Amino acid sequence: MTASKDSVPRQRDRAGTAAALVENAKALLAEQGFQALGINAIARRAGCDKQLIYRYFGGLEGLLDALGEDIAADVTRRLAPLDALGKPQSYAELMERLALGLLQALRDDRLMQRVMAWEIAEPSPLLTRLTLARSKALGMWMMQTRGNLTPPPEVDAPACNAILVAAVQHIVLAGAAAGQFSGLALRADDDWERLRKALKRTIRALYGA
Amino acid sequence: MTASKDSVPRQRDRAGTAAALVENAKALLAEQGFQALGINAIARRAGCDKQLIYRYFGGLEGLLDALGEDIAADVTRRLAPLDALGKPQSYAELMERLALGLLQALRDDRLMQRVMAWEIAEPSPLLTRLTLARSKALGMWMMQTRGNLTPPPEVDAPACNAILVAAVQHIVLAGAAAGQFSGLALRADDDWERLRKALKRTIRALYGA
DNA sequence: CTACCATGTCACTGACCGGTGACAATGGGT
DNA sequence: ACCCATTGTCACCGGTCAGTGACATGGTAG
Repeated sequence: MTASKDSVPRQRDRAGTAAALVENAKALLAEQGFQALGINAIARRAGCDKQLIYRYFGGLEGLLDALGEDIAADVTRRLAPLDALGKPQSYAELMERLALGLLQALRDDRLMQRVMAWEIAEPSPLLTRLTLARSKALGMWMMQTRGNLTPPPEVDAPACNAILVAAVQHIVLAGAAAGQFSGLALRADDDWERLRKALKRTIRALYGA
Repeated sequence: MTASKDSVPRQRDRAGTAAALVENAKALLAEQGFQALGINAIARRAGCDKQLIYRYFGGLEGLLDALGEDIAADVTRRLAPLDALGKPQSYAELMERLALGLLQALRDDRLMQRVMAWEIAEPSPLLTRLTLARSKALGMWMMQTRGNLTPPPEVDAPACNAILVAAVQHIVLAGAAAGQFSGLALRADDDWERLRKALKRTIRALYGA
């Protein structure tokens, strides 16, 4: 019952080995969570000696830094599909896309779920940096996509958006962990559809049709 | 640099020892999180031998069961202050009380934060049971307090409420972990006040004034 | 060919973990 | 006074962890 390895045997290829270590760390995190992310486990999975982690990354911390950059790059890549729909016509539509897009992207991304769970369970400077990078990427996307759309002046949009994003994140995490949240089943697709509808309604109620 | 102990030396007092074990497990969880909740650590903190955990609870699992009941009792106790304000006059007011009350209660309750982080990071039958108990307690409070207030028929209240509760929970957890969320600082009280306002607005927008 | 350095492997340490069996102390019932 | 179950303590086991020093291997520059 050993996890499958992502990397083929390399030979005297430092860059390749280092990349394999990062790759396997990533996979291990996605599959088993941050608890399993130890020096021994990563080296074992990558099929090389843990000594190399110390040599090439200066220890687990260094490897996690590299992993962090890798993940940060994933975030912006994940946001790209949202632009395929063209420019939104209203602030409400903008937020609707963001919220629903985030919901879908997060649901599909076990790795990101693990990272977010990690951030919550065991804060650390590295993790906090990752969170920062994520919300920054979200902010950038907002700025670019928003154009000159503005929310109604009487609402505190950053705060309201934080509520929306937090709800999406928490529900996805709780759903992945327990298959339900607050009495809502979150297994079949139509459970999620109900949620999407509620999200839309909330956004419309906040920002107008 | 050892954690302070909650319990004084006991002598041949099985019930007292067992209670001290539960109590110290609780404190340990609140202070250091679920990662630190091991047989050795609990026994050390309680000032007795780990063997007693096996004898009295059949192992860590059994102790955690007892801990779970303890925590479940806390939940309903935490909900009580919400009733001090008398009956709400509208469904919106009901949900406003629930959301803001939950926000405050969670912010003040490190233990509950730890439990929720645990649930998300490392799902297990016990933890899922705890979650169930919590949402059940919330539901009971709702039923009792609601009276015959009803949400507007066109909104999916359970789904919308799930969004509200999820947002509250996630923001509290993220705030405790990183001191901010989605670009909002969550340190000083006025940061939180902004959030409360946004929550109120969202609820009013959903359920009417 | 040789010497050297980068790469990779191995064996070991010390610490901590959960778990278990044997033993010591206490106090109540007879 | 004695017995004995209950309560509590201790020492030890096997396993895993992070971390380190020594060693094998292979490519390459001289």
